[in-house]
Amino acid sequence: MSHTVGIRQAQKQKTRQALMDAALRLLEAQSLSSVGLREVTRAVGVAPTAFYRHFRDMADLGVALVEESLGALHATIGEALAEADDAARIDHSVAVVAALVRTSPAHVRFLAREQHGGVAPVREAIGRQLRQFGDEVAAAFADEPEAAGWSPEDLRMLAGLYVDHMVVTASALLEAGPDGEEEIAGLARRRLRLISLGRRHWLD
Amino acid sequence: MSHTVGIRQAQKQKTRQALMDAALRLLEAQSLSSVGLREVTRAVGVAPTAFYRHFRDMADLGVALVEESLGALHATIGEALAEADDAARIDHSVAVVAALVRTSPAHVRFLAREQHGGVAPVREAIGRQLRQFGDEVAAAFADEPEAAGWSPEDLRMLAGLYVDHMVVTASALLEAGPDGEEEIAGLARRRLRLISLGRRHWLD
DNA sequence: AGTTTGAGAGTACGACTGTTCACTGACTCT
DNA sequence: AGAGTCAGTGAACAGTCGTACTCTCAAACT
Repeated sequence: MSHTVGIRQAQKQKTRQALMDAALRLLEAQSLSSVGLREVTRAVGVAPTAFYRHFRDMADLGVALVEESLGALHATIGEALAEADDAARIDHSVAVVAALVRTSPAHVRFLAREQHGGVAPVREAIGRQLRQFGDEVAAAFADEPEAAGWSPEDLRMLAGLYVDHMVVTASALLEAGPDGEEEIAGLARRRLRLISLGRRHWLD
Repeated sequence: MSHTVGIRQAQKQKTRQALMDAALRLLEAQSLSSVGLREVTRAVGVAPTAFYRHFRDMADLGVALVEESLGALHATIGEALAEADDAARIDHSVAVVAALVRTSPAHVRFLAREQHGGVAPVREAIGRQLRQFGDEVAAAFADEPEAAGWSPEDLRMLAGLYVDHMVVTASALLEAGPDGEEEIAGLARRRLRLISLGRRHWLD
């Protein structure tokens, strides 16, 4: 039954991706709620009505963009968190974020912009993903010897602090551009080190 | 020469404020780049062309909203930072932010939404204000005995961490609504305490 | 081979947008 | 008292927008 991918389905996937790519490019200068369906199809070179074959509306496309942007990141973050000592984990985490901003700045800009943007379903999709990141970080922390004596709530508090800080760092890297990357990354590492210091003395 | 306020100018100020208020209300459900000039004037009950007597375009109105939202906050924050011991300062700061969110949630929502929004002048206006808050916090820290041995860069790093955390807290309070206020506030206090702990051991 | 399916094209619709221009008429200054 | 200013009006402009239709024709099925 393993029928070939299907020329038909492959073509459909291709234009669907083209719509998402075009939207992402338009979203560098505007926010989702002001990008029109027609604008996107025009950029792709497709009739406006073709849009409906792939997405219900622009909000639907936005949610798909969220999955594309953050879906693949869980594994990468997991790697960074598996790092043995604290210093290495900080360096690795910041490097992951910096690499993400470097290789796909448009995705990061989209996320920063729509995290509190005007389109509720997209906002919720991003919030869900970030909360999941928080849970993963908390789980990673819980497996460490330093976590002994910590309440689950405090672990979640710490994990949230890490995640929020990473989001702030990502958008700061974006604003600074490639030239300012090392400065922002250095700042982020110092902040994480300070937080890590606070963690070590939490139970005093 | 102290001529009366001027019925004329007073009336103008009044409709200008009405435009800003109407825009703010519309901005609870959309983002600035998708709110139209006509939409705002319609909400006020004024001809579309009257808008131009007060603002060049919606971006201009947005910048005015930023000043209105954050301009008056500097004094209030200064008070909180003048608090003697660390615990009191944390409590006071969080209380200030919580009060801001409680009394003018629409302003806070606007700021959170447009901080990374699609309208450049507004984004820059917010960034400028937040950077100024960072400078003020850093200056307050520098006056304390605990700041001995700290480099100016590290002080600014710490101040930025405080400010960024406050912004995150404000938008979390907004999302949670009045019922979740105490939970979020408690979380924010614990995070600030952890950061404060890191600060104390920074020079080890 | 013949039938069905479905991605995309094309047209048309009413509603809405920002901006222009000439205008009115109440307030302000001399 | 008379002239000037200027906040707000109202009509008209050329666009854009989302969506509802019908239609085509190549791929996928039987």
